[in-house]
Amino acid sequence: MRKTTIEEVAALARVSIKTVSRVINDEPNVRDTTRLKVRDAIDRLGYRPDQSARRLAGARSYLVGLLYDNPSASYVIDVQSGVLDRCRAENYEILINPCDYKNHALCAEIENLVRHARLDGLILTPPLSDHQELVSMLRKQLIPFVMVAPPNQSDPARSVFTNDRDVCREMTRYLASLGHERIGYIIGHPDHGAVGARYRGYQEGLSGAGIRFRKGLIGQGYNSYISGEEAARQLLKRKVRPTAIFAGNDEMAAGAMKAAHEMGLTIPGDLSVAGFDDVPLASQIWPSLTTIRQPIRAMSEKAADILLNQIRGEPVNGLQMIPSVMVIRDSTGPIGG
Amino acid sequence: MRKTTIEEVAALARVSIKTVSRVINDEPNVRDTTRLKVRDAIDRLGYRPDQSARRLAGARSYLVGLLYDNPSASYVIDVQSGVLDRCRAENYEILINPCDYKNHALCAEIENLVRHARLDGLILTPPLSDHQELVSMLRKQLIPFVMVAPPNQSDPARSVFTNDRDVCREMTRYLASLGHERIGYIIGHPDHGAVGARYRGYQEGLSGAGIRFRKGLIGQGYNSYISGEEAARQLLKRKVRPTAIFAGNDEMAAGAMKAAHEMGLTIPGDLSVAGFDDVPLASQIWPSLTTIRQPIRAMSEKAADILLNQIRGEPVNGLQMIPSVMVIRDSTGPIGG
DNA sequence: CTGAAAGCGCTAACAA
DNA sequence: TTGTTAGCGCTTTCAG
Repeated sequence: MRKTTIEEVAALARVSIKTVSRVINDEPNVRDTTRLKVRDAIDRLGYRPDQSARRLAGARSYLVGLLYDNPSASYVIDVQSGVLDRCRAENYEILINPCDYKNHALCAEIENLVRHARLDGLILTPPLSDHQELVSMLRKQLIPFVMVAPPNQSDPARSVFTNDRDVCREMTRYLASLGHERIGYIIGHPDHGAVGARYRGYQEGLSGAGIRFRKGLIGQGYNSYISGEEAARQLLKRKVRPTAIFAGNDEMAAGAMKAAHEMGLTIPGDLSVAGFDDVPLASQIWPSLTTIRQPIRAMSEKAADILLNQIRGEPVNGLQMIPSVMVIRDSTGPIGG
Repeated sequence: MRKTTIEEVAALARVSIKTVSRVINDEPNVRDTTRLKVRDAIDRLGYRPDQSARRLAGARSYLVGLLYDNPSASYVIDVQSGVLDRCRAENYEILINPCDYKNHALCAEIENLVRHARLDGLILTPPLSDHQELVSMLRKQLIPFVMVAPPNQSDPARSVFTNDRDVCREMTRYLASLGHERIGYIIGHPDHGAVGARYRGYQEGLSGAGIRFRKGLIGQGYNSYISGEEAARQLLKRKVRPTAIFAGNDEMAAGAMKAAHEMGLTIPGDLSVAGFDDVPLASQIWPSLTTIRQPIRAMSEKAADILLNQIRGEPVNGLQMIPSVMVIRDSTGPIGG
């Protein structure tokens, strides 16, 4: 059973192939009745245009690149499935492209990739959304792109955000409402843009609750389990140790829990712990982790939508913000257990 | 800067485009000196053939489909990056295709996908490697494919295995060597082919250690955290409870740890727990999980190699087995703590 | 509003 | 061993 071609559709609809092409591409200048006739023929034949042929002939490639360099598998999978969904629905394919954001030749490689694979656009996920050199190269080259969770709101038309700061403020106030006054915080990897916003949210949450910010309750992590463990161990060794620790992501929170366990502290009796992201780990650890659910899937779907609009030259929606929400589980509780 | 085409290469090398084509495709009947001349021109121009054009013109599409329906993000990412690596190296692209293995129309969809996207071949990961209907369809349609970790060795030329059974036997004997005699086992999802082999390995390990198999120490799980928790709770409620639990994967092992914690049992003091896979969770949980590291990445690279060979009609290597290895961590210890 | 003709960059079949 | 020619299935001119 051979694939049906545009010619067969044209023959069935009794029009030229060019008219079929117009219908496929939603071009103007086709009478409605003709359009319907062609659509009907397309349906009856189960016709779908050959991607390679349109790529070869046309200016567009119907190909979008997805760039990532994120150690969290669940993050990547969530982004990927969101983007896949939206792109497939619009007959675009995606080219998965793992990167090394520290690679000095990254920009050149991406430029090359775009030219060579004739990509119509690019989706950047953290920490690539934070890669200034890359971003300005894309801007200069007029390559369409969208950033998931970029570090600032300087380019809202090409960004999808979540409310990192607000929700971190909320989490901090929640911990305060449980009676905690010494609430530690573990900062994530400085190369990740959301890190700053989350940290600021924590600080605002403290002051909102009338708690004085103490430098000594802040640890520097790098988004990894081990970095969270080490940072937490430092914090917990202090004479007056924190009674709660809020970590910038779930892996670090899990590391903090390990440190607490090893120091003989019970959770949440002696120490409350909260994270950010709600990765699967958060609910598979014991006690289960209070955290913040980041709507990665929805954010990446929105990112794909924005990109496709941009590619088609359609008006791009304004600032896109999809809120994260708190998920209270068992790792947090009132002070003193 | 336009892309260089085969014509420019031909001009520079002073041969016809057909000769360039021959060199690109490693076809025979090109004199060595000519081949070198062409290669040189290709290098100097930085030429790379346009995929769309070769797809359109040729019989092959240089496109391979990756099929998965696995809830474990880290599994999927590992497979994907292995396959990507090998395929990119050979100038093949991959088409990521999440599936629903319970979908009754799956076979038709895949058949359609292969025809429509003109896929050269398919890589099946569990539980799709276990999908008999799908597998026989592919065989009938003569569609090249490879299975990662299929349920049996009936088609070794199209399979990549690991030593599930052997290593589970080893793990069981290890637990026995710590003094455990009541070693429980939580079986994974029956739709996953490796499940049987792992269970058999456990049984053999018992008998190898001179321990009688007891039906009462076996729980049925479904690969999920929650199913492991529930199965473990049943086992631990027995009058004579197991002193060790070996679960068919890490998620279930984590669930078992939760059940133990909630029943006030310490790990490994009161209960040793072991898993399988060595997903990130295994080292991010407390106490860290003794488990078996499955070489997913290597297996999928091998799978890609086999598939590409098959597509090119090159001889396909025999049975491919890449061993999993035990990773002893803190969740197992001598009986009685 | 519609169509005819000319490619896109490559491979396949055949000729030389 | 090499080259010539004709497409692959579509989009892009440009004419009607």
